[in-house]
Amino acid sequence: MANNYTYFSETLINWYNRHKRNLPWRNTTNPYFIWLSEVILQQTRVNQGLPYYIKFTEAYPTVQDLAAAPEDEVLRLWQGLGYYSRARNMHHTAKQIVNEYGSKFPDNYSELLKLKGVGSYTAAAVAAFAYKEQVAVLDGNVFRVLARVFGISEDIAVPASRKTFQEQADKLVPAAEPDTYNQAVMEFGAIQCTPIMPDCLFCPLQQSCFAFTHGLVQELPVKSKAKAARPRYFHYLVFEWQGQYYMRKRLEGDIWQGLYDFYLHESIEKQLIPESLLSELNAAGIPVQAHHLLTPLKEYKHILSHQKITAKFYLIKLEEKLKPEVEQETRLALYDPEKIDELPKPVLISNYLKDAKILLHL
DNA sequence: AAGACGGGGAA
DNA sequence: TTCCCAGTCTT
Repeated sequence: MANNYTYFSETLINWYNRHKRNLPWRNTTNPYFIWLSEVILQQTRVNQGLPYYIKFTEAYPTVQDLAAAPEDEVLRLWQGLGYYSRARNMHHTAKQIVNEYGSKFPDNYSELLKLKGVGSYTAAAVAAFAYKEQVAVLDGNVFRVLARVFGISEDIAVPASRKTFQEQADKLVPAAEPDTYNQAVMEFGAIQCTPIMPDCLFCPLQQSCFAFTHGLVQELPVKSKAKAARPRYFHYLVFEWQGQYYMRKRLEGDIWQGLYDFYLHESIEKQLIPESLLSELNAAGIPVQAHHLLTPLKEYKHILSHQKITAKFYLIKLEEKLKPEVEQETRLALYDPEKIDELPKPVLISNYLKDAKILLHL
C-alpha cells in the first residue's frame, strides 16, 4: 500500500472489476454517447434511464441526428423521465455542437462545463470517461461513499459542503485510469455502499471505513430534510369537438415546460369554485355553462418531489369549434388522437388519456 | 444559499 | 409514507 489514497482507489477498482454491471455506455468512448447517458442519468436511477438511453441512441445515432430533430420529438422520446429541461438543454447543446463546434465535442472539463445542461458532475464524467482526464466526479453516490469512508459529517444538502467533498475526491483520482476509478466509486455507491442497508459485512473497505469502525454507518452521510411538497389543485377542461381535443403547449415558468396539456384552471383550495372558472371562460370567449361541469368521478394524485398535485378532468363536448381569435388567445389547438399520441405530454396527462380511452396504447 | 424542476422504485 | 436517485439552473 503506497498510501491511503491509492489503497482506496485500487481497492475500488478491484471491487469494480469483479462486480460491475454491463451497461451500454461503458462500452464506448464516444463522447456523444457518454454525454447522452450522463444527462439521462442525472437524478435518475440506472434502471429507469436505461431504456431511454437505448431509445435515444437508436433514434439519434449521432449528435447531428439529435440536432436535426424537432424539439417536440425529442421531448416525446424523453416523456416519462422528468426534469424536462434536461431534454431541452441537451437539444440546445446538440445544435450548438453542430453549428459552433463543427460537430466535435469539447475534449476537456472546462470547455465541457460551458455547455448548457452540463454542470460539474457531467463535465467531469464526460472528461474522465471519454478523454481519461484526471478529474473527480461528484454525484450522490460519491458524496455518500466519501462521507462514510472518510467520516465527513458536513450536510451534503448544503452547497457549501461541496468544497470539502470535492477536495477529498480530487485527492483520490489516480492518474493511470481516472475513467475506471470514477466508474468504480459510483458503482460502489450504487451497489455496495447503498443509502440504506449497505453491505458492510462484505465490504472491501470495511476496516478502513470511518463510519464502520466508529459505528456511524447509519448516521453518515448527514443530509438535511427536504421541504414538504406544496399542494396544488388542477382542474383540466378537456374540450372535445368531433373526436378531436384542444390541447396547448406549456410555457416557461412552471413545471412541464414544452409539454402539452389541456385548458388548466388551478384553484388554491381543493374545491373548484365554478363561478370563478365560468367567469374566466366567459372572458376568454369559451362557451361553457355550469351544467357542463359535471364533477368527475376520478381524482388523480400526481406526486412530484416538490409538488403534490390533485387533478380532475372535465370532459366537455363543444357544439362548435372555438373561434380563431379564441384559439389564438388561449393558445389552444385541436388535435386528433393520432396526433395527440405524438405530442410530448406529462405522465399525468398520459394517464388520463389512457383512462378516458382517448389513447388506447402508451 | 435556497428553491425549482419529474418520476419511479425500494423498504 | 419516506428517501433518493450518475444534477443543473435560476434567483
